[in-house]
Amino acid sequence: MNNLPEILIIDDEAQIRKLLQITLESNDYAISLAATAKEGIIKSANHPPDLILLDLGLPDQDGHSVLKSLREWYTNPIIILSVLNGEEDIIKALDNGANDYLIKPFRTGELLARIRSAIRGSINENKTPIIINGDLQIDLLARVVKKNNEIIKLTSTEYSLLAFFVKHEGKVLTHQSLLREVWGPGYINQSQYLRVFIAQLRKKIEKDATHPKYIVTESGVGYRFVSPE
Amino acid sequence: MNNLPEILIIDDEAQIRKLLQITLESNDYAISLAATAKEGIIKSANHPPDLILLDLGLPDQDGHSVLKSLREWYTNPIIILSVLNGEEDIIKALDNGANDYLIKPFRTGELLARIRSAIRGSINENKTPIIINGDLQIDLLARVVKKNNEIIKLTSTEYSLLAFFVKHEGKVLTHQSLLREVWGPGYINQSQYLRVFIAQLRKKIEKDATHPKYIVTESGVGYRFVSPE
DNA sequence: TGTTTTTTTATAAAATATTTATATAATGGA
DNA sequence: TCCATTATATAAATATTTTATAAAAAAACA
Repeated sequence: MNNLPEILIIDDEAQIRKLLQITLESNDYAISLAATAKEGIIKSANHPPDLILLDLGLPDQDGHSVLKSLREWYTNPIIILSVLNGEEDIIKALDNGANDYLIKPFRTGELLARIRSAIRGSINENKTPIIINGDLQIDLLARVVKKNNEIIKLTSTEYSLLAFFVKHEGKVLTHQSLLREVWGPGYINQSQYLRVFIAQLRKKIEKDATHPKYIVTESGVGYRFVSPE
Repeated sequence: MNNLPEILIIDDEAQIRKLLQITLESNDYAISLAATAKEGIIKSANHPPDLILLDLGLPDQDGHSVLKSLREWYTNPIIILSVLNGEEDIIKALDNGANDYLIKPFRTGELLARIRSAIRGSINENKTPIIINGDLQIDLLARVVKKNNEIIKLTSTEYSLLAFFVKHEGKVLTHQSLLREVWGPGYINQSQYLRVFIAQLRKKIEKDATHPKYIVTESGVGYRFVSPE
């Protein structure tokens, strides 16, 4: 039984993979490797690592979209390694849920320090990506929501909103944080979007949308998602 | 009454301070400023911000030691801004508890994105400071108050008031300081607001509002929140 | 193209804050 | 102690803010 922190490296360049593997293993990390986006997503789903090193320039899929789909359920740190040094890419990656962004070629010592920093901050809460909540069932990995075992159809925005609620069950989420997370940092003043989508979500998931049990309004502040019992 | 994330900028260059202040304020952050290490430590202790931007090259004290002493008690993110681009400094800062390290001159958009990323992570961290006080239970992180394990519904102002009381349990809080903290500096003469809201709070949290155990009146001065035992 | 989804607009309803009125309690001096 | 004064408590009326919802317009999608 070893309990070394596990790091998944998703990078298509064999040389880089090898270099990272050797460096990280000699610094007491357990390593798994993936050469494509598809492989990376499968491996991270089968056995969620403590941290992911993700190259943005993968052959089979756009790096940003890989990041996004990982972040729908994966909560541990993700550090981007990329040759792209444009501000646009950095901002986009960070806003899509990356914890850090290093430009290739990187300095090994700095990478190690940034890994230590990222892991230090994350509490390894090995949460199962399927959440059951009364008659609601949310599979973050499969991206499927069921009510009384029937699949309910949610639009992409509705799903993001619900997923964010579910990940923070019990906490009051401010309008700002909801808007920032679901729509992006430029939308924190569009409270009306939120009202419209909360109403739509309630219509779909609540028994009685006029007396909501799941999504509770905290007037003047935001909303709270609760497990009713 | 604003709940914008607060950022403390510790930097000795007036130009940089001004630039950061303007940039951050226009991106919906509340800013406080410090020009020296000493001032920065005092300000962060008096009123802990949600994030600290720390320049390593301060005139009165070595940046790394400032970082270390902040980290003895300060748990929110710290981002280093520094002209030093040597790997040694970066590693040292990250290992001393910095969450990120940007080299000056930095790109504004990237800084903003890194700030968002750092704050996002710290909100997720469940270090749940639940305060239990007799039959009252106040979860400052989730923003939820329970009485005998039942959630009690507080309005935004009632909650701010109670949270302020709880954070200063045992101390007499003057009318002025309560009004300033909860309503804002322009309201310090509206003592009647306070009376109305104290009465409402007591109705919600006290067993017998006519003989309050939690919120005690200090006639002519203010109120005091006590732990009954 | 037609269909779905998001954004915008409008408005009713609900929740909350502020103001007013008045009762009650505390304080301090004769 | 009593009384006058000042401070506090609380209900209730009014004003303001916030929220819910439908529906139209625009945009995205396939």
